[in-house]
Amino acid sequence: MLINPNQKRVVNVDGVQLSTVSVDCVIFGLEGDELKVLLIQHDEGPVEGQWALPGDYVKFDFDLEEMPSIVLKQLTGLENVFVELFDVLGKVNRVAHQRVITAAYFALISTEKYELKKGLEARDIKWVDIHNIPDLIYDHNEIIKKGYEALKLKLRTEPIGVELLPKQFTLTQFQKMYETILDIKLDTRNFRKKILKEDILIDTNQKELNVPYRAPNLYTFNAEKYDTLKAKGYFLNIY
Amino acid sequence: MLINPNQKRVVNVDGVQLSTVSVDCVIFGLEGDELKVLLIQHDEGPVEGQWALPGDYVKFDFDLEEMPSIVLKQLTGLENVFVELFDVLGKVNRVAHQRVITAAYFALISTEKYELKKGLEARDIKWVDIHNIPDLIYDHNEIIKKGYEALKLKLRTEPIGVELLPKQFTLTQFQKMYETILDIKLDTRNFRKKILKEDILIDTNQKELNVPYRAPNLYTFNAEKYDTLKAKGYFLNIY
DNA sequence: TGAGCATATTGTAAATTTTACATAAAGGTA
DNA sequence: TACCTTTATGTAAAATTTACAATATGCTCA
Repeated sequence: MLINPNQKRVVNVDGVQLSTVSVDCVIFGLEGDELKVLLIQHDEGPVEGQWALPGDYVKFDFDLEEMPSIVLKQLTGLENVFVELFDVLGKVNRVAHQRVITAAYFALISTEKYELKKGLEARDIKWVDIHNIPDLIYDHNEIIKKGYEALKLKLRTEPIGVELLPKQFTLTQFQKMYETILDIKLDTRNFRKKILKEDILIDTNQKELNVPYRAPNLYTFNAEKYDTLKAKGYFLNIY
Repeated sequence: MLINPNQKRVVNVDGVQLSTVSVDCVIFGLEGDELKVLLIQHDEGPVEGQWALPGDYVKFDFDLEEMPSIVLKQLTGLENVFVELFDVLGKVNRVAHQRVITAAYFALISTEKYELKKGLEARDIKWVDIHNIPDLIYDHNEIIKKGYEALKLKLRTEPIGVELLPKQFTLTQFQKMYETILDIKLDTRNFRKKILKEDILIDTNQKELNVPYRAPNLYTFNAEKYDTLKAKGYFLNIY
């Protein structure tokens, strides 16, 4: 390994200048009727004690594209999580003392069981309401803001919100998920009419158990049906 | 400058591994009723004679975000061109003999006057129909495909197609732009009804000159009006 | 066991939007 | 002035969206 005190001046064999590349993950989850983001607290180094987005540097032998999944696995133990790129940030001085280009991904994790693990380099880890994010290191507040905008935009063109729900969910949960993320109120009758006509939900004919009132029906997402619709150029617009 | 024969093993002062980072630009233009992409032919090196997307390596002292505009300026002399990130590709072996992570942007340039300059490292430069792209280096065919999909998707949610037209354009040009990009036929009466009701075009009350038939009206895009609409969460859907 | 409570579920009429479809107007050319 | 090419425009039917509130269900508790 070559250690270079001045990373900014390193070039490769072709004279091409090199950069540090990282990934940052805006991990969304639903808790009750709040949309939350997962944050970690750095344990050492120049940003010790400060809160930040989970992320990692891109290693030689890993595809950039697999890095977000690795980060997710480390933090939650979850695999096959929905992850999508939404931005790349590469201003020269976005990170102090180092030039770091970062790929920003958002991830949606469902309200099912997982165990938060802070990892070796973090002192703490927690969920924070999207509307109440503390001051984070570097441009991470800006990244979250863009990630939230990307999520809202995407939610209006694709029903990716199901990724935030358990495998089986009620129509009430489904509606509240849209209301929470988009910060709007929807008419229940019209919402259900529209969603059921879209035919992307499957009625499991099962009812939620152990509720102290009328037991709601459970649905699952019809991914195959949705994929064929999508292939024909389809949008689910909910306002 | 430090020259490293094995770029893959270079790390910075923190022990973080470094990567070569580039930008690639899918530059779209309209020619008649064809959607075209700008390609360059490499002049030397291991890919001599092969066709590729225009691009560049990210230099130490340049923001990643300004690189596409620099590439555009060099090739066409144009400034203030519409540019948008649509992907980042970072598979370990996507480029032979080197690990290169690339940010993929698409750009829309209008059918007004510009002069193509191939630049120092290119042997040739040309416009190629989107439906007839030759074999390109690395994963550039895949990048173009994704860029085209990103353009079509974006065109259905924002009227960015005006970036491909001259400042003043006719409704016929406007309609044909949608038809060309989306590869569909639209009903003229319904299309005009919808567009004019959206109120995002301004009638200049001028007519196109020197046409050997009924002179069409010229319109401009109402960017301010559109921005206020957009701020309220607005989509222009054309099918 | 039945009254009360909390949430789930459902319909309809009016307004709006979308769709399908064809002819007349304008302006230059021969 | 007749002709050619393209521009410009209306209407009725169908489909979708919107606004709006009462009933059904299943549990709890007296």
